[in-house]
Amino acid sequence: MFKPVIPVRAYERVVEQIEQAIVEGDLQPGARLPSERDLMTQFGVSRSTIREALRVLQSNGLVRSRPGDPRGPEVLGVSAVNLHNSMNRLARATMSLGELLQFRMLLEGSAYRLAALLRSEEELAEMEAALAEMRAAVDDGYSAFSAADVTFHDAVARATQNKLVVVCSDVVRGVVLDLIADRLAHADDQRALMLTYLRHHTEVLQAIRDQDGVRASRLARQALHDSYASYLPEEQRAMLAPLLD
Amino acid sequence: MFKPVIPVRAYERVVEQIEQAIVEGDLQPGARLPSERDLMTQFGVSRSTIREALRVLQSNGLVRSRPGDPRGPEVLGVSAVNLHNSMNRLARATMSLGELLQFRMLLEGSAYRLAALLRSEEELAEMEAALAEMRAAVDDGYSAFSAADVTFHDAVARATQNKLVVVCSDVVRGVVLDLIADRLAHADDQRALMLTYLRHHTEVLQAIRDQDGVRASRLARQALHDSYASYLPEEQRAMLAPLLD
DNA sequence: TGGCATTTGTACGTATGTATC
DNA sequence: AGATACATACGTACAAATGCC
Repeated sequence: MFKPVIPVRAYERVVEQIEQAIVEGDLQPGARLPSERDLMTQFGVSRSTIREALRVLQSNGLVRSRPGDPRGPEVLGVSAVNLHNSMNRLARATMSLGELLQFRMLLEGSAYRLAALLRSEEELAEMEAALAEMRAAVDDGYSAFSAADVTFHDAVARATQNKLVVVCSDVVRGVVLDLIADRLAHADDQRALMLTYLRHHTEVLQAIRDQDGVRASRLARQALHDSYASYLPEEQRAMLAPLLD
Repeated sequence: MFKPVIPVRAYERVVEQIEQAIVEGDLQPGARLPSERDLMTQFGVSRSTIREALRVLQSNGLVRSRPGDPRGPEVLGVSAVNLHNSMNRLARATMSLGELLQFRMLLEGSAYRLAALLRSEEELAEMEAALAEMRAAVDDGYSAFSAADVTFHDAVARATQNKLVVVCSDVVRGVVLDLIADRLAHADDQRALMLTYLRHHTEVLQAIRDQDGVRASRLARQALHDSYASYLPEEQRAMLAPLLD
């Protein structure tokens, strides 16, 4: 019959109103909010309340305020930074390596399929460049190699033209690499590892070049499985098998 | 040689430290933070600074503080609510229906494959129950039908045992349904629509029953495409085709 | 049960460094 | 270069709410 009453703080209502104005498009990116002093008169609350609201909006990437700027806080618009942060946090704090790898295989499997068929020539060139960089970095050690690897995967994700694919791929790849970073650092033969990765990437890029989505997807999933399954505890390996052909 | 200096606010360093303690597990859910006054002495900053930090943490779902609680702010731990919120915001504010459908086909295509092979008998029973509910709700109107539909999809997502699959599916499905809600409400023959959905769900559930992941995946993607592609502007339909067999 | 101590929510004032015109 | 307006940060104060005895 009756619903529990949740007290709504003053700063929350300030956040609500400003956030809505930004999401609805009434406040375009680049626009300026009134100064904190103006906001306190407009909302009829104290400066602290306004500041708490602005901090929340800022942590969500919606606005940015700099000291001394007479034009007031800047509207940044809706960005992916907060999504990135919260997904990162959830992944690191609550997900097993198996769960993450499963999601990465699921995501990249389809992303590579899409990328193979939707890519432009410019995007293909970016991937080629990243692969060349990887090849060149084999002798420069693993960290340089890994940076080029990230560039490659990012180019593929961006070729899908799908914002959620880009963000999810980026986050999940980052967390997975972090979780096994120490084991990679102590690998017996880093060079052999890099050469294996290089072969995988070369094959999948050929499939993307050929616009063969099904092959690109299969290669991507298989490569992920082959590269990382050995780092998994025995009982988590079964989660990955259903995603292989 | 030198990198640009980004000013780090006092409250950000407070957020960093507390957030890290929560994500690393040093602060378990249910634990209590020191009172604001204690925090200001421990961090050596003013109370406003502490409060701004707490607001940010609270908006990220990591802590909750209630007025008058002598035990101090409560640690909630890392949950998916913030991920849910930020993904929702990004999807609604910046993504086209085509982009969302593309992601949904990508995600559910693999999710159904996983669910078919990893589901337990209990999870299968949940899906059966949800489908029965849908069947019964055909005569109760679209909103009741849709609620049962959500239950079905959620049961499938949870059967994957993958937190990111659950959250992403939930968000994307919600936004897609919202975007076409008005067009569904004015559909000429809602009953025929519901019967079509019902047939799709019956087929895909049979595939899950048979543990035929490939078939479940293909049926799920095809059903999404058949159900929603007509709501897309012409130029966005090409984005979906690469995800069909 | 009621009262007390403590905590949070909010408001206001002030000093300081900074960006813009 | 100076004036102005701004955000940052600190401190104090008081009301409302909570938990505990």
